[in-house]
Amino acid sequence: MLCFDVYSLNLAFGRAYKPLLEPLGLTYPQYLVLLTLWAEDRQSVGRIGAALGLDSSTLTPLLKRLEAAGVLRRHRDDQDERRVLVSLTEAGRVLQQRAEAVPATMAEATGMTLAEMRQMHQALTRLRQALRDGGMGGAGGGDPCA
Amino acid sequence: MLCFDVYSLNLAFGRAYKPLLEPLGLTYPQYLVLLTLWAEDRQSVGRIGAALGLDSSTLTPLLKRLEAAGVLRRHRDDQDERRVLVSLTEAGRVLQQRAEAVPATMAEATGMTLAEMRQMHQALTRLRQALRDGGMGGAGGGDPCA
DNA sequence: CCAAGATAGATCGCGCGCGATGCAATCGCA
DNA sequence: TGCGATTGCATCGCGCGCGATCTATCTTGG
Repeated sequence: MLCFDVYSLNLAFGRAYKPLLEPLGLTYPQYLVLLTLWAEDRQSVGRIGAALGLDSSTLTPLLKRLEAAGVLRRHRDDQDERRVLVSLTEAGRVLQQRAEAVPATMAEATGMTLAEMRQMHQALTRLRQALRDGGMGGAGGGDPCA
Repeated sequence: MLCFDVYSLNLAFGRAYKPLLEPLGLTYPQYLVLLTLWAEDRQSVGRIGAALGLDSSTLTPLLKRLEAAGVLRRHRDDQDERRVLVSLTEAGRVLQQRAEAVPATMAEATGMTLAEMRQMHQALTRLRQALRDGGMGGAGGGDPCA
């Protein structure tokens, strides 16, 4: 039932984030996009999509909403007019300050130790790799999912 | 970054399931609903929602689509006319046969042993409980999520 | 230099996920 | 018994997530 565990846990994370992000006027995917921009400003749409595993068909409307909210700016790359670069505005950087407490608050909500979180992070990452690499990886047991 | 791990892994699961479920004409949430009905037929909308953590506003349209596809039937409960009971049709049970190989195929794709899957199942379930119970549970470490 | 192919985004349609709201049936309590 | 409160489901609007398709730009081979 791993698939359902992940499905349900993802919904639970979304609900846990909502009270923290709603005051900031952000949805959870929008917050993830901003996290990547706070880590590195002025990225192309494709680069953000590669970081989050999302398509331009998902990101373009999301980025337009964030632009309309005033937290970022979209502009064509002069070097390659196909690309669209995304840059934070001053409001976007202010938002970073206001969101500073979010990660620690969520960490608390998990009720896990740092060591547990690290271990789970590795396990989840390995599993994602296995699924992404077309399946059939390792030992493979019985019947985990239904 | 646990939040992102789960988010991204959930998307990865959805993509891994797609080639298995598309031939059956099912989406991943529809498959989850059918799993609960295959386990116990003739459940109310609310009961299915409780099992999956979903609201009637999500389930009602989904169930109507499955009904239109002919795999289940929705009808008022005679005992309590507020309730809507959901029952499998013969086509729904045939679909169960056709989906028989799905769990094992997904198990293989994870590349994990049965023991690993069991352990991760427990860890994910505990984490979901912690989030659902309003946070602040255990030791709580540093900064796992951004 | 120019046409064919590749690449980056944008657009569209559909199916969730969910908060807010509405409505009918049932329950509870005087 | 009657009437307000609760329950169970449906509806609506919005924001993803993604396959399919389109357009504009860049790249490459002749």
